[in-house]
Amino acid sequence: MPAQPARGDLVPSSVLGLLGTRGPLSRAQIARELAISPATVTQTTKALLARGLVRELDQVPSLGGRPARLLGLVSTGLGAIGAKVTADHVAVVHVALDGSVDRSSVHPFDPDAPDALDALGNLLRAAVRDYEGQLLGVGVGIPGAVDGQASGSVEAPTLGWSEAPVGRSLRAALGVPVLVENDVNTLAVAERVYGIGREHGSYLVATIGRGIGCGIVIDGALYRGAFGGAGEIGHIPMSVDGPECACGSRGCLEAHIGQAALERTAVERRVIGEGAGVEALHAAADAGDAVAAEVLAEAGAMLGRALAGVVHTLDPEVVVMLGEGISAWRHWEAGFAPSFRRHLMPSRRGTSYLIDSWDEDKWALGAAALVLASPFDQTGATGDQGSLVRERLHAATGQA
Amino acid sequence: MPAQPARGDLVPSSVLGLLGTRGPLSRAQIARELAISPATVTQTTKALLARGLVRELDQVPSLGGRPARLLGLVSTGLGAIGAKVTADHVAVVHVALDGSVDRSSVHPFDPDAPDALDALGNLLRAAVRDYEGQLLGVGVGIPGAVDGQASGSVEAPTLGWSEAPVGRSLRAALGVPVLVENDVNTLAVAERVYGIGREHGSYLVATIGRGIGCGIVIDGALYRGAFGGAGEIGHIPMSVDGPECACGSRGCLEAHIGQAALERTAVERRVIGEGAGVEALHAAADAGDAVAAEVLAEAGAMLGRALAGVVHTLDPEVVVMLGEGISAWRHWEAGFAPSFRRHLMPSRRGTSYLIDSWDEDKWALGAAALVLASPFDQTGATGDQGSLVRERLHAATGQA
DNA sequence: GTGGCTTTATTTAGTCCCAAAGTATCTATC
DNA sequence: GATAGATACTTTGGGACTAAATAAAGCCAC
Repeated sequence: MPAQPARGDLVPSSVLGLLGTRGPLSRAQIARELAISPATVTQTTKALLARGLVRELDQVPSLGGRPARLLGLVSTGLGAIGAKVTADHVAVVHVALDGSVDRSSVHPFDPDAPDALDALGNLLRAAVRDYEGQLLGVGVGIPGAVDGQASGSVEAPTLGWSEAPVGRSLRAALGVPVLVENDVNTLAVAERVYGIGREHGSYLVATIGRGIGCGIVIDGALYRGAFGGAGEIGHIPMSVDGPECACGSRGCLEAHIGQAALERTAVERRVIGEGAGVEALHAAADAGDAVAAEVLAEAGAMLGRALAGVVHTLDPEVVVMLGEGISAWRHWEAGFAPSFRRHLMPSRRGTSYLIDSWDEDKWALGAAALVLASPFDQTGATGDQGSLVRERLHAATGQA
Repeated sequence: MPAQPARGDLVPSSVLGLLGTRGPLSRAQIARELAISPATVTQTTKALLARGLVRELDQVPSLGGRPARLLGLVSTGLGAIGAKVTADHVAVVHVALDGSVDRSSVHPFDPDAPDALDALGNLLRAAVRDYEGQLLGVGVGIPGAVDGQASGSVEAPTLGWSEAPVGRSLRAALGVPVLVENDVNTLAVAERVYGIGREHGSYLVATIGRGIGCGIVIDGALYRGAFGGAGEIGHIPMSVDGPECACGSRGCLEAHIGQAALERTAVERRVIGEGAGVEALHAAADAGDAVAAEVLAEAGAMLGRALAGVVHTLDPEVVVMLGEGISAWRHWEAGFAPSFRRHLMPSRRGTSYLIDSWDEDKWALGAAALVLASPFDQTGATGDQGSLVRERLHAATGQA
């Protein structure tokens, strides 16, 4: 009769998950990393060794004491599938435990179609079939609010979805655990497992792209808000009578510096032609167009002002910048850096921000990280689907 | 060898704390309230009954089953002392477990004096002496950032304090557990124990007063931020080149609608005379002065805009308004209500706000609530001082 | 080299809390 | 007034995790 039966046996899963995502570690390292006692690690790893899920590797040169013995996962090939849904396509990747992408694809997608959820299911079924028995689960990133990662019901105006039962539908279609989450939050979770989260417990992940978003991680746990809608910084009001926003409000940050707003401004200032995209704006700025650079710097300045407010509210250790718009960060930064600093109280000016690398797979990779991070979920946010992932981790390891 | 030794025996303390703050409850209610199993409640209460800390009261009319037997705390007279430090005085209250204030006093105080901490200690020592053996601890609310409730080192520009060892100093002077926290956060903790926290797990407490502040409670736990500075919404930038703020930045919310800013605006618009306080402004508005009402309504509108941003960022269940400025809320609300709604995304417009009652003791009462809430602290945020409070709760109960 | 010192891992004894199953005592209904 | 159903509480038997003590195995200094 386990103490936390609903959450499954958490420690063994965390150990497996940790070894999978970080590579071989000593028992002492595991204990420190998971904040559990060395005794528990010994107990747990003993069982895992006996079951053949883990094996003892070489010793490690000692640091003035008994040398550590590294433990490594036995199996190879385990992984998860991540999918990012947008208004016109779905990006799908398969990611190994260590975070490496070993296959990625993009599929056209029409979220407005009446059978959109079925189409999404079919599309993913093909990917799932290829990894039979080696798959921990499927993570899905959605541009919208997800009521609970576990239930996976989605409110996504961008896609025209309201109370869409994404989680339930995909679970039925795929027969594997499915975790659904807001797309920006998936990036925050990915940072938790593979990025800044290894060094910091509390951080923000701000994204620049079609919209402006923010993922909030507090003490290692994703903060979702009461209704799964936390981090909607794109709709922080930045002006009293600003431009109309797609959300129905006015003067939202996103209405000022979202992709559409940037394009509109650039057209007005004759930097790019009518109908040209934000890429043209980036190109012009890169080519030395002063007005183009100015448009981006102004956007950066406003972002800095908005993020200063968020930092005052949340007091994070660090802010990570991400998103497809990050490729033009050089130009944003000219406005961002002074503005961010200037609008922070002096005592908060030490708050650092850093720019993570970006590529097109990152959204889908983040979605996969949802699954790969679920062994560490101590808060129960991943619910029964998280438990299923942990079961699969136990079952699948060691079969190779 | 307890499982959570650093936190002391948590369940017995929570039970005692719950019975103290809520009055008699049945075992089943306790189990539901603390989210622990009925079996554990039986075990725990058995021990507490045996030790004479708790006694069985009358039965309660059944609701279609075996009637519940109420359990009540044996002792009476237990309580905590709360102190609120400001730039010119210290308010001190003694609060019984059930939240009732049974003595309150105000003392002049000069935070700039070189021996300010000693003076504070002396001042509190007198209060502590009167409650020998009946005191769980002392809570102190400070207008500034506290690095850790446990350590109690304070950064408070308003008081001219930097890295002031408030916690350490008072502990030495008083010989009882001392918990130090940002003043707004103490109000949030008080709401947790005696107010909105009984119905909601995640909420914001926004304060209108000398400054503008915000306490954040997430899933029943106070969110302090990485460096204890979360909730500084008074310094959210509301304009690019706004008025200078005391914090050194410009255009902060507080520089627009803090008490000093309101007074300045009111003088400029000739509502009140030079040197008159915000009370005069309130009086004028109450008396029907349209310009005075307008000043307050404009402030309300800006507050609404700022809080809309915070709600987008945090997605709370509800927002509670508090603070000495709340007496004029009628006038603020004229601007606040439409602005708050207007600047929220449609999906967030259901977020409700409510106005709590206010009196002068509330700040100090909040500080006392720090102590009275520490039995429930599951996160370890109250540290060793919290453990000491729990020990005292065990020791002091049942002696009467 | 030999005794400290450090770090790692294991063993032991014990605490905390829980699930499941059983008991108690009431209301509702026929 | 039995029987069913609901709600409250207890008992029992573990499982998970821990602290403390112990063992193991290296480094360092003299």
